[in-house]
Amino acid sequence: MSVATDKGAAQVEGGSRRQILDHAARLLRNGGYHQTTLREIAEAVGIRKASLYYHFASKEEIVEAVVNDGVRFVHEGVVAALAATEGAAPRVRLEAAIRGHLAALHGHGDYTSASIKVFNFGAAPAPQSVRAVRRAYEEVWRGLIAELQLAGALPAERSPDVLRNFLLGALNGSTDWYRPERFDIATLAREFAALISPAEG
Amino acid sequence: MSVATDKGAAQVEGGSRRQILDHAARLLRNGGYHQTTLREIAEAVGIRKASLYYHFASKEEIVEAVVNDGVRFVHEGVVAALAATEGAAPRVRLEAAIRGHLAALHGHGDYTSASIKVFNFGAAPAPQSVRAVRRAYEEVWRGLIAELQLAGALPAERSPDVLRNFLLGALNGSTDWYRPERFDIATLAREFAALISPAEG
DNA sequence: ATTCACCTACCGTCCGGTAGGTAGTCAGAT
DNA sequence: ATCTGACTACCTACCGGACGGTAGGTGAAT
Repeated sequence: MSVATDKGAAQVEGGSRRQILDHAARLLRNGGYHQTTLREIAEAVGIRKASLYYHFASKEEIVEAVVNDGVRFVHEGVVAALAATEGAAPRVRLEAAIRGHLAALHGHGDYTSASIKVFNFGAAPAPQSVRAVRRAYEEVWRGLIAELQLAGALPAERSPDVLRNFLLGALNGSTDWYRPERFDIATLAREFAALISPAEG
Repeated sequence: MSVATDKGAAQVEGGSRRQILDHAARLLRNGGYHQTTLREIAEAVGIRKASLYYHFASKEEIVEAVVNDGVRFVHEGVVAALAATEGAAPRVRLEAAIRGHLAALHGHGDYTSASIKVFNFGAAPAPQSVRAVRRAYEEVWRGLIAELQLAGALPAERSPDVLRNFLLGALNGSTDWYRPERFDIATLAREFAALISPAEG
């Protein structure tokens, strides 16, 4: 997007705030918090670094926006998948939730991957809003797992916490190795669902 | 400072080098590549930053040593666990490998956690030696999974690559949530092993 | 006399953030 | 019809400090 190689008259189109977040997400995705600099972001957008401070108060505020958007994307994807399979067989719902998570993670791209990559913010723990948004998403899985254990579709003897962390760890880990040219998301979701042990008995 | 300057017998492999790596591992574990600085490492060891360059040629060389040691720790732990269960039932061997991985990851601490946290080195891809050491460890799991699929202890219809990545993702993800006061490693390993689907049919 | 293991002092570069200026837009008063 | 003042969305120029890395020196042990 080298719109303007000409200083002075460099006028880029509007929607800057979203544009800043888009580029920040892409850079955070494969750089993390500390490697991604405001200068990089500004250069990608096509403005000067100081201009970022017209739209955001700090680096942390930019990262926070990206990360929260990312988690919300996944959250909404999974909630929609569950709503669409209400009343269906338990294992169908499990696979749908997995597919929803993976689709948001890989299809919807940079925001979601960035939100996984940027676990901890530079210094102290993640901002309050980030923890709240994450916990809200966890709650969806907590509910689903309880439902499936009750329905006998997941081993009821297993700790729900370990089960949830195990599954989300495996799903999120896919950002490190998944390449869409080998499997599509639906296939990957089916593989994953098949690897989770059903109820014992 | 200058804690124990008592000169042991002619010790060529200095204590300092190991000491530097110990502190570097701890800092890398909860900071990653970019947040961890040479000044931090030097201060933790109790020397000046420039003195690090007597032992190592660069920051990257320090990180490389930590990461490779970490992967080797896990590698050896799993190989030992598999050797100790040679001839045992397939699912017993699976649980033993998982326990070996988790034990190295959490028991043996900083090096192994750091090697997971520091996926990508600052700029360009990880050094060749790191990739080689990682691939060597992957090979252990590739072999085990093939063995277990053949023995009917894991679903043979599933892609071995997806299976391996799924499992290692879940195992490594535990560094983000596991707290030893809730479960011990053996219990966690049993939980994990129980969550992996046995063969279908 | 040399080597070892460290030191002080400094380099250029980049970091996040701040100060203050400037064209363009537009509402409303003159 | 024009002037005014607020507002928008950027800009240039700069700050103190931290970064990885280098140059060259020092005292103790060999």
